[in-house]
Amino acid sequence: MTKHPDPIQTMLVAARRTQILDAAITVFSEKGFHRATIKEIARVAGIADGTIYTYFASKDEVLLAVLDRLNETTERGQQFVLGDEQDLKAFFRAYLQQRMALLWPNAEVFRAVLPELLVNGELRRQYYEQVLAPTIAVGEQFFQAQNEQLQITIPLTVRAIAGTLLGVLLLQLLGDEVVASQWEALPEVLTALFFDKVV
Amino acid sequence: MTKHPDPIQTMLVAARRTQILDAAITVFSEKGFHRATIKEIARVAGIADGTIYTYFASKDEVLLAVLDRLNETTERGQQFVLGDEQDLKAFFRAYLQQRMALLWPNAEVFRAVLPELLVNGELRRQYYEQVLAPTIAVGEQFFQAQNEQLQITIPLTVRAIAGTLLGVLLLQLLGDEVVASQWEALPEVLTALFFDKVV
Amino acid sequence: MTKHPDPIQTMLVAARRTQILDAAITVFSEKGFHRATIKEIARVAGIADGTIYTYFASKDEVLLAVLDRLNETTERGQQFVLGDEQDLKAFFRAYLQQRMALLWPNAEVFRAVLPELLVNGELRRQYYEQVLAPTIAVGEQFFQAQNEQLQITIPLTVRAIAGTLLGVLLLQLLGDEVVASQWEALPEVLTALFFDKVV
Amino acid sequence: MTKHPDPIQTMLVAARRTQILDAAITVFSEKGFHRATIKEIARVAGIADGTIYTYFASKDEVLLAVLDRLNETTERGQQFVLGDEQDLKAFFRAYLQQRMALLWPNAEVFRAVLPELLVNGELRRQYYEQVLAPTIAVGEQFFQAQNEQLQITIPLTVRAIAGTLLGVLLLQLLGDEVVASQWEALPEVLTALFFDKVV
DNA sequence: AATGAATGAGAATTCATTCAT
DNA sequence: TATGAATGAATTCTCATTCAT
Repeated sequence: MTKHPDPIQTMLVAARRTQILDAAITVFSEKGFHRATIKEIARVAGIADGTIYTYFASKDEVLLAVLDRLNETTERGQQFVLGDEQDLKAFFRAYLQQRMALLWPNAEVFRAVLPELLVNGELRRQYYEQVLAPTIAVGEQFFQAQNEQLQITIPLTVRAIAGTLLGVLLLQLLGDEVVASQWEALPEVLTALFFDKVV
Repeated sequence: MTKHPDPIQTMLVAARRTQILDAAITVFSEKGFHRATIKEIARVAGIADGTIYTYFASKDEVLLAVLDRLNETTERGQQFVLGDEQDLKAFFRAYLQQRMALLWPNAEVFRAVLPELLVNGELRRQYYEQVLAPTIAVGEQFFQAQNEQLQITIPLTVRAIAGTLLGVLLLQLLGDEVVASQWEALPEVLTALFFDKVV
Repeated sequence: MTKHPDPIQTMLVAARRTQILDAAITVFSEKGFHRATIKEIARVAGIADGTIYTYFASKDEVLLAVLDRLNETTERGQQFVLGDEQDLKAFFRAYLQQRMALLWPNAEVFRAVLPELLVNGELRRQYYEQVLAPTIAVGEQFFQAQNEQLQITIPLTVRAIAGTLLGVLLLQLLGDEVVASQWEALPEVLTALFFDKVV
Repeated sequence: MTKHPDPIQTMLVAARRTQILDAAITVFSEKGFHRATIKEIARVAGIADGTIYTYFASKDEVLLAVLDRLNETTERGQQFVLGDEQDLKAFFRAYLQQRMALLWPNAEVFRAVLPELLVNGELRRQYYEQVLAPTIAVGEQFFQAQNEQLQITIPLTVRAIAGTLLGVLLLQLLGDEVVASQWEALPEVLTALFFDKVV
């Protein structure tokens, strides 16, 4: 009858949820949301089918929780602090490095949710508002501070850059091995691409 | 008993296939491949469920045919010919304009197949080899002709640019309205981003 | 508007029915009644699906017509006439020879209808009355004429002999190669089995 | 998490399988394999459709399990031991009695599988090898021991006798009421038929 | 009469979810 | 809480039958 939040209980619940979400991400990214079955997620998590329903109301809720994890990671990444980089180029490179380092370990989570994201309006709205919009806003503020003139193109420019990050991740997910093998060189290349002349 | 290809017959078959594929793209983009049912595709196409199986062996084959349509469109786009643009920048802008004009009407087709692409290895391989790899190869040749020095970064640079195209398309699919409303301005913005200094 | 039976017309119809039934027997015995499709029967017959329905009201009717053919063949066989065999044993051998020679070419027809016969009451009744009962009746009359004493066992004895014929056919259909390869020796062996002492 | 075979669990599983197989045999014999639906088997078994798939991978597997049951019964019958019958005729009568007593309760199982047996190569091979071939082999050994001279006809003679058993069963399945009502008299009649002179 | 595309009822199978133990 | 057997709605696919040409 105790309604007081028992700290040990809370931790156990969190641990179980993590265990289930890890399994879900694995299975979702291998098979996609629909081909993934509760049975297999349970198997990978080492628990019984029914147990998942003690922690999540439905399969959809599991997906939402995976998305939440992606959001949380991104939010943590949002707290980007400028080091003592001297110039804009150096700053940009550092920013890219951090963002892409964040993207890499989340690639499979991304693969797990993207399909549903593209197709499920509610999920898409949630992802856009919680992950993309803030990222883009940060970028817009940044450019606005730097550049007072070309304000009209700033929104598109920021989206182009954000798009590039999404795009190279997508290329990797689609099987491009150059991107996969040289992921760490990308910040440098992108910085050069954006800040130096192409030719 | 005639086995000779009857031209009228061939056209009727092509028309029916088109009718079914149009419906499939609509439903796939709205609901995703798995939530889309043959019943609904048939309803949208205005035919009976079973009729789809006269033209496609399975639901998977319908998806493959949708992907093929994407491929064909891309191939047509591959036959890009330089006008009399004076400099590289102008050429690049023209190239982007053409590519993005191609991407726009295919956005929904892309939304329809991308989810499965991420998750279905065979489909992914086919898409990568037939669509992405040629596009990237064209870009690499182009840069190689222009620039003999920075060869090591060329592959990544080309992928960054290709990724940017994919990325902005993805942003639009994820609900970004700035990209959607200013799609036509993107070639100019991207050209500026890549060829002029950012700031 | 002519209702007069046109003899040429009648022959054409009969020829088409034969063509279809031949195809049906082939496909039924290969795949069984249910796995056989009208499409395949039509293909084997070299006509279009729909055409079958000009000659038969339904797939069931095709099966009934196959059964009819079996019946007709049997009836023809019923008109067994005693040659000038001297003794009972010789007569019996001759009878078996004739019956089994009849059974052999009909084995596939038998394979085609037996499954449905076992399971479809109406079909079974029809087959029993038109084929089995007369055959058994002939046997009973024969034995009655020979043997006045053991009347009680005659019905069972006749059925045992009829059963033996059915049974060896079934063995062959079930893949027994000895029966298949020595089919023609069976009348002799059976006569010996029934008329001589086993050991 | 225990993978040790839990005896209670094992029994429950066996009971459910039996329950499903009993229902399957009933429905198969009534309607034949193809007209029988999983829905109806489930209804007869008093469970939900889906439950069948917890115990059998497919409808085909259900049929195979029915066949297995037939095999097991037959194998048990194979362990025929001679009592103290004095002569061959008495032995043969006892053998027939035992075989036919075995056949009778399995008649419906036989009706359930025979149609598919005739038409499904793999099933047929399995049945022939596991049921018929051993039975025939036993018979051949038996005759060989008795009779050294007429070896050439032994294989056919044994098949004729085996065929007689199959054949009278088939007659019964095809609706013959004399065989059905006097089943128990058959061993005596057959023994007389084979060991005494017909007339 | 012949054709074969179109139809849609019906079947096997899957799997999220429930619930008795 | 954990379990996993049971459930049955939903889905893909098949195919006998129809009918416009």
